Amino acid sequence: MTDEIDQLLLNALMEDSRRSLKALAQISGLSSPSVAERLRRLEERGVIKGYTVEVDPRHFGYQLQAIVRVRPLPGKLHEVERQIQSIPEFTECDKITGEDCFVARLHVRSMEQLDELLDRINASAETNTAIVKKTSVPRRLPPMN
Amino acid sequence: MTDEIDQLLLNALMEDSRRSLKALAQISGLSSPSVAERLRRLEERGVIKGYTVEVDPRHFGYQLQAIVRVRPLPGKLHEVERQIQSIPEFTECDKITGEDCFVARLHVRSMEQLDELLDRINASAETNTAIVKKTSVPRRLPPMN
DNA sequence: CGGGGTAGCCGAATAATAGTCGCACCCCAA
DNA sequence: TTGGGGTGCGACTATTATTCGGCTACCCCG
Repeated sequence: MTDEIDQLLLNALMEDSRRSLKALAQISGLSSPSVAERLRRLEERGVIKGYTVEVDPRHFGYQLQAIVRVRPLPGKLHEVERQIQSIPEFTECDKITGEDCFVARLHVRSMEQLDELLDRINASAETNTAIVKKTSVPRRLPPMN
Repeated sequence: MTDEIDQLLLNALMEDSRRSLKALAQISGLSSPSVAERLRRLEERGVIKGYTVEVDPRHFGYQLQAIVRVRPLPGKLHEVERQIQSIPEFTECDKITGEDCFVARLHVRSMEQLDELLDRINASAETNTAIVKKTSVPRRLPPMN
């Protein structure tokens, strides 16, 4: 289904998704039409969900990054979810099991903005916020064997 | 420094980082040499940190995704951090303020594996684990104006 | 006010890459 | 043995990337 060559390709694209088919062909030992065909199939099957760019938010003034746990007040779950979705400074959010219903990542330019955005949420949820000091593990792929 | 055209380019690449320079040129209204030059500068300045691929872990049998909060035992902070880094099923980890020192994302194939991996960490830390039920906000960029 | 430097853009030409196609090979099942 | 699906290849054509010279707008400072 997904063999070692596909894994080579995925790893190579993880490092740099703008690599040419030719470069991918050299890495994998296939010809470039074959690589094109494999990518097409990986995309078709949904193994590859998309190709994206990694942007450094600090270059846009987002000096602070926070992890926010959100526990909606009774009956406010959907409202809170929509609220989080509608605030673009929340750049990820997962709905999880346990007392907290959501964990989200928030990028802000200042403490004032952090306070302002959390206040909005706090109208319908309790929040628990931790500031990110450092990224210990940058986004990576789990093992694929 | 970073104008509207750069933002157009970044958004276009966020949607699909394998777009050709020609396509980006059409989107931005520039010529393709100009687009190439802008990308080069965005990369050089570190605004663009890289181009990556979005892979669906479920296709590799990772049925479960968990958010793990980790509180190392006294004196074990560095050991725990190294341990997390060395377990490839942890696909992200941030060091944060507060009682929990780390929040990490973990992909596993089964409850057994979840238990096994957490047991390893539990030798030197307390953990608090929540299973991801749904992704409310898929990874996106904060506003860039 | 005007030279000179710089930054950014363009078009055209060349170099490189991507896409298309017909065919070969392998594996397996009839 | 035969035939079909799946995957690969090389060679060709179409498309894209890169390079380069020159243009314009802007700014700094004499």
